Amino acid sequence: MLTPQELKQSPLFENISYESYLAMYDCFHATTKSFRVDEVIYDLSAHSDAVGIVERGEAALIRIDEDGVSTVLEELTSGGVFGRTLAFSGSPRDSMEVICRIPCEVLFIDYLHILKRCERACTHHSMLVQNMLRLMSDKARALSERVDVLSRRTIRDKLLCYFTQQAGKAESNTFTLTFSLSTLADYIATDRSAMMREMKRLRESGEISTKGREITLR
Amino acid sequence: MLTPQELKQSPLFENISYESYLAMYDCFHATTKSFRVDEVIYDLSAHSDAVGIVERGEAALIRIDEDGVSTVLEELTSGGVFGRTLAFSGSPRDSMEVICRIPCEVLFIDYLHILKRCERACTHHSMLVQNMLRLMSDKARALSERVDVLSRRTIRDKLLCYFTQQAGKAESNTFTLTFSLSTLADYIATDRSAMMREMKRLRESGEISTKGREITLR
DNA sequence: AGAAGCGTGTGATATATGCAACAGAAAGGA
DNA sequence: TCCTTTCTGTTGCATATATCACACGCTTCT
Repeated sequence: MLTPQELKQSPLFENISYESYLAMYDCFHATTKSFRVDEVIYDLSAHSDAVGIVERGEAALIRIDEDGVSTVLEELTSGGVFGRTLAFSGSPRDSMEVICRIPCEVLFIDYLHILKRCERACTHHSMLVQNMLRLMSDKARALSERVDVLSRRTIRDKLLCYFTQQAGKAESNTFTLTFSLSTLADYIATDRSAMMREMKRLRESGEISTKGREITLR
Repeated sequence: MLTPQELKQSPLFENISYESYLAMYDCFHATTKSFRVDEVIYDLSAHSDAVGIVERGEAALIRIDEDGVSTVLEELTSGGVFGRTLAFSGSPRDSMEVICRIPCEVLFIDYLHILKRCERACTHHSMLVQNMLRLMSDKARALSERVDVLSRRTIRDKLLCYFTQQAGKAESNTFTLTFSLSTLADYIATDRSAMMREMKRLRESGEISTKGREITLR
């Protein structure tokens, strides 16, 4: 449960009064939970139709296949949305989990209730749907970004694509990675050492320069 | 402009009366256009903030990089949503376009108008936002699916992942590809001949059997 | 201080993948 | 019908990538 102050920071309940929030909290069977680093926030293989929204902190959607290879499928920051009904597992043999990266506050709601027409038509329901739409649009954009990177055919192109995206966000040719290089290799779905070699080549050919996790595009 | 009959088929205007539809058509600066096969429906590099929704037919979002390599970023069927604000280009050098695959009817609207609070608060605006949310959820799920496939490390795993997804949708171990093998290679972002070789190996090891575009998982 | 764990960096080698080229099958147009 | 185009299937070869192995710095814990 959020305090009136915290409510103002909430991506989902933006522009909604505290009274309405309390009413809707019931209406949507909402619950809020806190998580510590490395805790499992959500297990996609469990039979839950709830949808989670990251209110504070950071999390990541991870897939672990039968060989134990883990892959980052999504990075979730404030406003990040996840849930079984929003994902899709290729193979039922691999497990998918949302893991806490930075201590989290997560809101769980009954998403189907939002998608269905609300009989009671609570005044602020539509505002919430609108907020949810914004979050889903952001999610779709983030996923498009990811597809853009992953659909490049070589490690070199993947890296350049990712770096260009980050430079665009930072509005500068210099930016700092938010995660480790090992995780980056995971993100672009390649072998870490192969990626390191490719980064060395990019450095040697003068296309980038690096200082730890700080990268400059030329 | 849709006829009352067509309106009932519309993914975006579901559950909205014809009168409201006419009013909202104005309100959102909507336009409808028809396209023939291979026509360019939308150029992502153009400075338009309009968002398109496929009402009928099929289209595909294509990226063409500086070397002329084209990649399918998204398959768009009825209810498919696209737009510059929903995509993200890694490199400003490559062009992105939505191309007509099967003769299309496409609705263009002012998306920002939907995301912003509506001052006039037309009665049916909220219904439309809700429909839009459903479309965006579907888009997010389709993109997640794609990321799931693309994040696999080998062609073999990509194929198996994709086939498993399709088998899941068909609710059968046997299913038929909706597009050509060449396009499939494009979809999983690998070389066509390398993919063919891998399919041969999968056949030889008995993991799949194929008859043209009909595939059976074992 | 030492040990353990993680992230970073590099290299040797086997393998997977991309590329170019070709040819028959199938589909569509004149 | 023939002709053209696209899709399918296959191969040899160059290259990119994965795998394994090791070394170093850094942090954390005892």
